[in-house]
Amino acid sequence: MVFEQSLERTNRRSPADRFEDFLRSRGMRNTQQRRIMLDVAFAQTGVFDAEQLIEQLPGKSSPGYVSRPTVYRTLAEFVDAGLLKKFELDGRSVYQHDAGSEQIAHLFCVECRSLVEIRSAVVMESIQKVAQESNFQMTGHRLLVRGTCQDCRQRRRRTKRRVDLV
Amino acid sequence: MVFEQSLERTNRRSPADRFEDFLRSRGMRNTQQRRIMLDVAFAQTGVFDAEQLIEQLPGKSSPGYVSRPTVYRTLAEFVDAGLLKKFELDGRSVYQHDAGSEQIAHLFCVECRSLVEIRSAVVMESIQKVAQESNFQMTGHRLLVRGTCQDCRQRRRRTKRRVDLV
DNA sequence: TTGAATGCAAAGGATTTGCAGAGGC
DNA sequence: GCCTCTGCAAATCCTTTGCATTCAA
Repeated sequence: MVFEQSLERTNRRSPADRFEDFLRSRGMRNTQQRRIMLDVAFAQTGVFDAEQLIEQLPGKSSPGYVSRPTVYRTLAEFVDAGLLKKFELDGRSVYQHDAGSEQIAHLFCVECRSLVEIRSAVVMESIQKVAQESNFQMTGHRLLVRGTCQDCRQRRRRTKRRVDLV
Repeated sequence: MVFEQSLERTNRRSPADRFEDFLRSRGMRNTQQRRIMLDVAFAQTGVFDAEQLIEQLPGKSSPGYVSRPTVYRTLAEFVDAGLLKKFELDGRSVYQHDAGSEQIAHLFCVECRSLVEIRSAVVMESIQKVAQESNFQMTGHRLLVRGTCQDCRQRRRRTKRRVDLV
């Protein structure tokens, strides 16, 4: 329930509005690059990294080009502004829209490398309980479940069958 | 219970014995560097990274010197052999002794950067349940709880008091 | 106008690779 | 002696930084 509360709290206003507030409050400027980055970052549906964003941004000699350092700098700003949350996967930094919670839980399929967010009150609560038992003041957590997703298991089954027939 | 089972299964024989088997089974050689690495890696108590190991290994001009590439190569072999498990923390790779379980859960203190392993049947079970509900075939998981440990909270309290008196 | 933001080039840190020589078996 | 392993150097990958220029306010 703590989770849903914070979800509502932060999602009332659009990312663009929230980012403008953030910029103003810090005396930072609303540049073309930041606006372009915001559009592309919030067109993402799931988890993404800097490289994926760059691929979707205008090329080096196109009008809306954003350089690599600026991409990284701006992603950090989005995180500071509470628009994105950042975490590590496979040794690189990945991002996803911040729904207002420090809780991050994913199912990671080792075959198709898909990453699906999960939200389970039971898991959250059990984690909070363990932290409490260790006298640990928890500010957030990150859970990554590795395995094989349903699609890949089914695909594998199909493939096997096909192979068996040959 | 799955957890305790696998713990017993793999801990019967010493790391050295298990690694020798691993090497033999692959036609690999039991070199001085591998033996030295094994000693140092298994003298570690908690989580460690390549750099920490290198600091504890003989220096560049000493007898038992192991080069950086060999350290990384050998760590990967330990992981393959099931002696160590590897995961990411703070953007770099860290290792710990593999107790035979794919389950990894830690409390990470953001102040003193300590990492304490936790083992909670309740958490494990709730995670397994969520995976099942998503039709996800789980092979392992990694849970990182961020926050402040008891020591750091107490230290902070003490520090504050002191400051207040001044 | 003026200081913040950008792009460039280059640095940085962690890890990996190609290759010639060293060393298990 | 053969073939694996090692150390060296250099490359790679991702990310950050210094600095001159550009541009938002």
